[in-house]
Amino acid sequence: MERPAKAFDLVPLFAALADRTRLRLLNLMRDREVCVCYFVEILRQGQPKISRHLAYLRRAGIVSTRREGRWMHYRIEWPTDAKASAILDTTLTSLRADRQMQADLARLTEACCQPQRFVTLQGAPPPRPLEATGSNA
Amino acid sequence: MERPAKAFDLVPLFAALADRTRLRLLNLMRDREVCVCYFVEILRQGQPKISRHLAYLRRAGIVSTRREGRWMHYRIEWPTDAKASAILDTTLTSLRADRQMQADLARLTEACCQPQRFVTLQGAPPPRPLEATGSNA
DNA sequence: CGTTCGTATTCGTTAAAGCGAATATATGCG
DNA sequence: CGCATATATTCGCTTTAACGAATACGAACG
Repeated sequence: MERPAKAFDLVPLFAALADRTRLRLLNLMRDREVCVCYFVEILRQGQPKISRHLAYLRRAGIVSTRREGRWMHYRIEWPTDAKASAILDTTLTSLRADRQMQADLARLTEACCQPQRFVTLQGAPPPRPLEATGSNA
Repeated sequence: MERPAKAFDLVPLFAALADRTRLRLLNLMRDREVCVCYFVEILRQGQPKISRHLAYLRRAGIVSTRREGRWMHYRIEWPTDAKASAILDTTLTSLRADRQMQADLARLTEACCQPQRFVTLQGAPPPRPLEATGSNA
């Protein structure tokens, strides 16, 4: 059996996943890059709270960011470790069966198609689908 | 796509896994039922601490217990949810690459073969291999 | 530069986690 | 039953997480 010299530390990943709000955020990012204002609108939670949870995900290294003027986009950063990546993938797959997660995604889809129906999304850059390359979900 | 009515809550599982000591405990239980005194001896940590972490694993529902007189044995209880089970399985597989986890297992193997070399294991019931049925690791 | 907008961080608070030390509880034995 | 052994839980403390409210910071614009 192969025994690499360095093992990937799964604890920070698990700590990041051990919160429902953060799972909801990841669910929304499964195949899109999403702007913070969309997270706030879709999850219907305060901006500071969303930002804080995104910060935890950043700390765990499983999301990355792209600034576009005033807007900050987030997308999943798949761990380079295969096992960690598999765990994250399985997690997102599991979330498909969750009612609230489904509702969140439906709401996100609606917001993408008709942002005019959401006051806070006027003028905001809509979520951008991730390119097939490197996408796990 | 199938949409079951009830989703499995992964958060408690992740919370349980988000601690290194608990990962070390699960690593020792991957294919055996292990007595608390063996955990204490192998991990070389205080008994109250080991008990407390085992209590967290019990609370998460991923270990079950069997009392044998003064001795209490613990073994992994694989989640009935396939995704949760896969995550736990992947986790244990990942731990195989960890040096400390390897050392722990080696020490456990030694303790099983020569308990007389460990003061606290005299008279204690050795770990019992799990039967092939239902074993994931 | 002042103002506005979007977002990150701080503040004050509460709850939970984690620790070592101490103690309570359960089991066995003479 | 008293004592010994194994284990679970409590205690007191510190640290971390999570929250709502408030504030700081970054980008854009005239």
